[in-house]
Formats: sequence, C-alpha cells, structure tokens
Amino acid sequence: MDEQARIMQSLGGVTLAGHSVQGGMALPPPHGHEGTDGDGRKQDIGDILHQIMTITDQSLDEAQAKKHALNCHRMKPALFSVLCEIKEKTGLSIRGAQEDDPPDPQLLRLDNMLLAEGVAGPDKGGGSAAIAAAAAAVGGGADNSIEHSDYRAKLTQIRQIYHTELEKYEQACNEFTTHVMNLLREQSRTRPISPKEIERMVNIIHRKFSSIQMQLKQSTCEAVMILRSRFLDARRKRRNFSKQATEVLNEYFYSHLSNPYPSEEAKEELAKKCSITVSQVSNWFGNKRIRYKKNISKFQEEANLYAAKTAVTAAHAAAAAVQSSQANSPTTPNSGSSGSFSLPNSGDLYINMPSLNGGSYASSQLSGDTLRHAVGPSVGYNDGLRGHPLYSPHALNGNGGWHDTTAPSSVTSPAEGAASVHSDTSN
DNA sequence: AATCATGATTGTTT
DNA sequence: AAACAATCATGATT
Repeated sequence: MDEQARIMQSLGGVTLAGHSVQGGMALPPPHGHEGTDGDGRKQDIGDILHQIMTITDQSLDEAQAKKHALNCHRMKPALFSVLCEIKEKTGLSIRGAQEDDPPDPQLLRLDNMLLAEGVAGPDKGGGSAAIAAAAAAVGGGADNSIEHSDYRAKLTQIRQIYHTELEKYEQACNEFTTHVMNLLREQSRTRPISPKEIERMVNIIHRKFSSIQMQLKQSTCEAVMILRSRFLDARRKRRNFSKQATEVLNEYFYSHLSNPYPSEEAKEELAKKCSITVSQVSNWFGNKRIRYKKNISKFQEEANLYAAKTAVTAAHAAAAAVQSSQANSPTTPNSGSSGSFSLPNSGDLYINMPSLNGGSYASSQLSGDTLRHAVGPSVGYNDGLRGHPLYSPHALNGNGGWHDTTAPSSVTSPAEGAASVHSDTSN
C-alpha cells in the first residue's frame, strides 16, 4: 500500500492522500471536474487511479466491467508504461537475484539408482543389468528362474507405476504452467508483468513439481530397495549346489588339503566351472575348511574318495610317465612344502583309504597331494583310523590348523609338497 | 517331525 | 581384508 501510494503520487503529481482510498467507499462522482482544463485532467487521472485502486473491492462482474472500461481508456497505455517502468526499477531488483539452479545431489543419486535398477532407463529390454547381476548372485543358474521372474514382474510393476505417475506429474505441471501463464498474460494487460517475472513464476512452478517428482522417485527407490532386499533375502532360501559343482570344489579342496586357500584367480576359475559366484566359492571353502577341521574323521571317507578321484585323473594324465619306484626321491620338486603347512600331520590324516588301496597308483608319485593321498601311508587303513594315533584329528588343531602356514608356493598347481609326507611313511 | 547337511550371514580375530 | 567361528535357515534324509 505504501508503495502504491508513492507510485501514484509520482504519477502526474496527483495526490491521493485526500481521497480515502482505503475504505470500501462508493465511487466518486463520475465527472466532477471543477476548474480549469489542467485541473480537469488531473482530476481525470486521479479518477482513473482511484478506480484502479478500488477495483478489487467490487463484485466480480462489476470489476470485470470496470476493467474493460479502463483498458479502453485513452490514458491506459501511458499509465501502463509508466507503471512498468517503475516496477522495473523497484520490484525486480528486490528478488531478481537468486535464481540458482544447483543440481540437487540427492536427486542425482535417486536418478542414478533408478537408472541402475532399470526403472528409469529404457523400457523393457530383458530388464536391467542389475537384475541379471542379482540373479547371478543367487547362484544356481537355472532353478532360480521362478524367483527371478517374480522379481522381474514386480519390478516392471514398479516401473509402470513410476512412469505413469511421472507422466501424470509432467502433464499436470504443463497444464498448470500454461494456466498460470495464461493468467499472467491476461493480467499483464492490466498489471505490469515483465516476461522475466513470468519466467520466474514458471520456474517456481517447475521447482514445486520437480520436488513432487523427487518424492515419487524417492518412494520408488524405496520400493525397489525393499523388493531387492526381499529378493536377496531369497538367497537365504539356499539351494544346494549342483552335484557337479560340489564335486569340482571338493576335488580342489582335497587336492589342496595342505593349503586349501584358493587364490583369487583360482576362485574365479572354480566359480566359472561351478557356475557360481566367487563369493560363493569363498563361502564354500570357508565352511569346508572349518567343518573339515572340526571333525576330520567325518570327512575321511570323502577325502579318500576325492583323493582317489584326483589320483585317477592325475594318473590318467600323467599316464605312465613315471613308473620308476619311488626311489627317485630327488624328484620332489617342492619337497620342502610339506613341512610348510602348519598342519604337518594333517597331510597324512585323511589319507588312508580303504578302497583305494588296491593301490595301483601307489607307486606313481606324479603329483603332489593328489597322489600322496592315494598312496597313502601304509597304515593300512580302514576304519581303524579313527583311533589311530597317527590320524588323530588333534594334530590339525594342535597348532591351529592351516592358517599360520608358511604358504606353500604352488597353490594352484596340484603339485605340492607331496613327496615329503609319504616318503617315510610306509615303505 | 526329528535330524543331519549345507549354503549364507554375522561378528570377531588376526 | 581375509579367515575363522558361531549361528541361522532351509534342503534332504531318516
């Protein structure tokens, strides 16, 4: 009000002070011009201004009519331009300043995540990489397809909702924007509104709507997270690995019994062979080591079995390479190794194998561990071993098992410090 | 359903 | 960070 009064005042030096602008007063006499022409003019302007000032006090119809009348008034363009000018000088400077558009990091994060989850990205297309990864993480390739498709279905559902909502907001935003713009445009005929101001208004609207969109994105993200966690929880619904996979793993384990710590590369290879993930391989070895250590006797049979297996394969591979007696002790390439494990005895423990004893392989010492098992200590065998001092499981834990071992050099290669162990044993 | 086997998770240790 | 140990939760067996 204050400002208005000031503006008015500056216009043609008309003083409104006298007129009670504020009250809901009746209009002044239509044309009460008293005095000279100049005076009449002034009066005229004052009249107009008064009408303008009081236009909001009137009923809608009345105001509309008056507005129209004013619009047609001969003084209108002049007045209007002056108003515009004044406004330009005063109003805009006040809040024309802060028009930053800092890219909200939060929004960026949400966008990225939605993209990664395949919600925001291109439609369809076999789902996202994220899903595939998650699916792969679940392990067993084929049999999780049910859960997988379930997951995918729910995700597409989320995506659909997301997209329709987004579109709805977009549309609403556009509608509202055009509506406001029309309004402003229309008002700009009676009220000084600069294009800048309109732009500002539009910006405000857009910002409001984008904040709504952000909420949508946020809740969508949440939904995806929940779904995902639920899906990943399905990991807990474990499935046993395939027979073949456990076979491969066991083979590795028992053929590296002295140091069952596959390197990263070895894990990768095993994972590939078993079509499971590396971390699953790690889990498996973690479980296996600890369970083996915990109750060695329980695993003896298995150990023998795999020892035999690998021995067979090894023998196959190496064929008749060495038929010489074990006399050639010098062969032991990494002989030292045996000692290297911390569980010196462990090496022998699992060995005695009943079935194997057929002992065909006995002589060949091609490869380290594998053979060593096969060959086994002469002890002969058989269930007797549980009690046998030599096999006492304690041996392993005695010094804490594998762990502090001074790394046997060759992890990957089946050849390990085999030689040492048996050499003395039986024969 | 009771039990064992086994993959995964969690918390601690090294 | 990797390994261990304890534990959970489910699959398979009995």
